[in-house]
Amino acid sequence: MGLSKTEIFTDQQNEISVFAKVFGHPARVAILQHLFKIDTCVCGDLVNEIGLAQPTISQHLKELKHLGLIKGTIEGTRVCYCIDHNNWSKMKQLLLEFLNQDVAISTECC
Amino acid sequence: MGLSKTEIFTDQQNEISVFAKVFGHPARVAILQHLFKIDTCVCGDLVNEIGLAQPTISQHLKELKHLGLIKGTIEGTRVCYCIDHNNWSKMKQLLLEFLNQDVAISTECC
DNA sequence: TTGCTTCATTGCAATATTACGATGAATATG
DNA sequence: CATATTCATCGTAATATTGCAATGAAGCAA
Repeated sequence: MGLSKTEIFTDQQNEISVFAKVFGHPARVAILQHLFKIDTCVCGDLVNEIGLAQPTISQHLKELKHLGLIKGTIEGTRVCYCIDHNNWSKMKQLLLEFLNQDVAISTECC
Repeated sequence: MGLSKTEIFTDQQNEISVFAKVFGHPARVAILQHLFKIDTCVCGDLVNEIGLAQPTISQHLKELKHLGLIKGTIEGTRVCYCIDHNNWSKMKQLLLEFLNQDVAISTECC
């Protein structure tokens, strides 16, 4: 039905999947990488940087902002976006725990 | 149009998003966590463990297998699944690089 | 005020994802 | 052989995602 049955999973599992899903599109990966690379706010030139139409970029930014990974500040007619370092760290902690599950593994079977 | 424009992004960005997307569903997160927790092959009881119908589980397993994160071995009428540690490590390296972008950041702006 | 720039929102079309019943393939058991 | 078990695949319905043209809102400049 196109609808995930989130109620049968743990909060942690749902949280991991929500963050992972936002990284599940190359445009959002590219936006975040650009924000980190510039190492400061990005004011306006994201549409030229990524090769998608302005409404599309705006929509991706909205999703990133909704999860708290970036924050936008209005500056005249422009909006400046940058990474929310605090929330990025929290998300990173959650995903690192998931990705590092394999360190506890002892046996090999297959 | 529901179709990602992968051609305008780098191979690395597309790869990151492909792996992230597979973690973008709590059922697949739960399956992987269970495989790690059991620390050996899982033969058959995944449908009982996760609360979804058998065809649905089968479909999620197929996606995980397609990306190489798990491997399945036929054992009689059962199929035993386990983590592909080698590919998991490669995937982890790719995502860690992405998640750890923030360590290089010096300035704060917003 | 008029026009320009920048970004958000709306509306829509195309495609993808999720979930499951029904069915099929393969093996084991009696 | 007949039956049961286990898992994959097919088909389908419901919902989500992606992308963009059109439009709206807000500030700036002349």
